[in-house]
Parts: sequence; structure tokens; C-alpha cells
Amino acid sequence: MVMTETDWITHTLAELQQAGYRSGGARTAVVEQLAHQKCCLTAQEIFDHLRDAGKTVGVASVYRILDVLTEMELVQRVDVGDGVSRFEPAYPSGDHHHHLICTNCGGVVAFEDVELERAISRLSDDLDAVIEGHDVVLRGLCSSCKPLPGT
Amino acid sequence: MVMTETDWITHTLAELQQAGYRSGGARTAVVEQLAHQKCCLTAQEIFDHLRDAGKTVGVASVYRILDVLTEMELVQRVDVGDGVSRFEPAYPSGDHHHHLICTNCGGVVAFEDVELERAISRLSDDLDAVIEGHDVVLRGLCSSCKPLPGT
DNA sequence: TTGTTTGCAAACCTTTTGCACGTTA
DNA sequence: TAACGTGCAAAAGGTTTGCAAACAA
Repeated sequence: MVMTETDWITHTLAELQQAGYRSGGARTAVVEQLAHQKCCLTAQEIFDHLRDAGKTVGVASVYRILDVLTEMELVQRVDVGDGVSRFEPAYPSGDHHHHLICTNCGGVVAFEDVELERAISRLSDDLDAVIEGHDVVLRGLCSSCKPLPGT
Repeated sequence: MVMTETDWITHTLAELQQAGYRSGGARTAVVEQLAHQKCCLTAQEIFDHLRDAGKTVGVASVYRILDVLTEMELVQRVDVGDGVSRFEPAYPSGDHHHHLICTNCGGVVAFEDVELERAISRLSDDLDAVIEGHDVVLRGLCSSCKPLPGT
């Protein structure tokens, strides 16, 4: 069963309410914005999009809201190493993915891989640790930027 | 064959010279500091250590030097997602490792895993991309912080 | 009414840049 | 001597905090 954008919005707002948060315009706006662009949004990007849409939301609010959402694991923070945090909806089941950052065009490509996940979960035994989460970031040339074969 | 700290210092300074860089006090100091603490040093930490050791090195120089070293792949930049870049010596052969960040004590544990590397290198085919590098960051409880079994 | 949410502006922190001076080859 | 390396201070991002006004329950 796949969770749609709308489902995620509903689910997220419900979780917030259940956790005792009151509903507020800024929070709803940020949640909706996140839902619409599934992958890797900068706080600044969210802020800009909201402003373009005519909603007056302070940057600070965006950060505060992202903080709450990340804390509650409703949103996943993605760090690709350029000093800016990105955020994307965390779907409760499945849909666990990682990112390839193109060193040429700067684009972000999402991917998922079962073998990779398997290798990581095996690690908790080897490391004698409790793994709560993980991030994998690949750097390289995306399919559009990679040289053609034979050239 | 294992490269020692001293080897790495020699190797790094030689590479710099070969690349046309002149020798300078700050650069040597940073290289030595990096060699002594193999894992994950913050620019600020390097700066502090050097200052404690009585060497007057500007923060800017530390950043500039780390930049050159990273560019030349003599140093590896490690980003664990807390908004601060860390740096560690990059040993030319083998010694490729990743990090577990303890969510309790903030400690950094290095580890390496063949399966993980294998899964990642397989990905370049699946993704139709040229993978140049990768980072894996695990978050969880390190062996000292994890709850005892049965409690 | 009471405490939360929010926008604004200022503060913060890490990193970068400008520039004059010291150093290396 | 000419160009590079360095330290200092200022600037430049991204993110956080303080606070008073707006708002939900």
C-alpha cells in the first residue's frame, strides 16, 4: 500500500495534533510544501516557495517547524555535505532511499537498494551498537553528465 | 603494507611540493596535527590544538589548507550532519572507513565493511552513473551507550 | 484566558574573502 | 625579486534565539 502526498499531509498533521501541538498556519503550509516536492528541500527553498505562493511565513518558523518534524521522524534531514540541510517527507513504511549528488550539475538523484540496506543492518551486530538510522551519499556523475561510452 | 603517521606526513608534504606548493609553517603544522589525530577533526579543533601547542596559525589558514588537502584527496572531508565539517587523513591504499555517530554521547566510531563497499560499487551499474565517492553515516548508540541486554 | 505559534530582527557560528606583511624559491 | 603563504579582521552565508503580537483551544 502506497501512501500518497495527501495521505502524508493528513498523517503528519494528525501526528502533530496527537503530540499536543496546536494547528497553525505556518506549520500546515510547510507540511504541504514538503509533501509537494518529495525530495531534498532546503529550508530556504521552502521559505521561497511559500513566499512565491503569497504566504507570509518567517524563515525562523520554517526552521522551527522542520526541527519538530525531524524530531518526530515525520521528516528526514538529508545532508549532502555542502553545508546546507535538506529535508524530505519520511514515509512511515518503505520508500527508504538515498541520494547521489552529481559533481557536475549539482543535481540530486534518489535511489534505493536492497543490498545496501542489508549490508547496513548486518553492521549493527558487527559493531556491537544499536543503529537507529543511516545516511548514504554518493558523489559522482549522474546519467546525464556521464561521458558517453567510447568517447 | 601499512602507512604510519610519519609516512603520511612525508607523503603529504611531498605531494604538496610536487603540485607546486611552497612549504609554509602553517601548512606543515596542520598536516602534522591531522596525522596525530587520525579521525574526524574539526577545523576549529585543529586551530585550538595548534594554539595550545603555542603555534600561531590563523583560522583562515586552517580552512585554506584543509581546502587544498581535500582537493588533492590527501584529506577526506567527513560530514556527519551537525553543520560542521570534519577532516581526516586519507590513506592512499585501503583504510577506507565510515562513521557511526553516537546519538547519546556524540562520539564518533569508525568502521569498515566489505559488504557495504561491495553493495555501493554495484550501484554504479544500476544507477547508470559514474560514482566517484561515497559517504556512509550511521546514527545510533555506540557499544558504551547501548543498554545492557536484558534490561 | 492561557499558553502556543509566529514574524521580525538581532545574534550566532562556521566558513570565506580582502588585504597587507612575511617568506619561499 | 616576484610570487606565494599567512594572520588578522571583516564579510558572508545558514541557522538559532529573543521577544512581542497574533492566535488556537
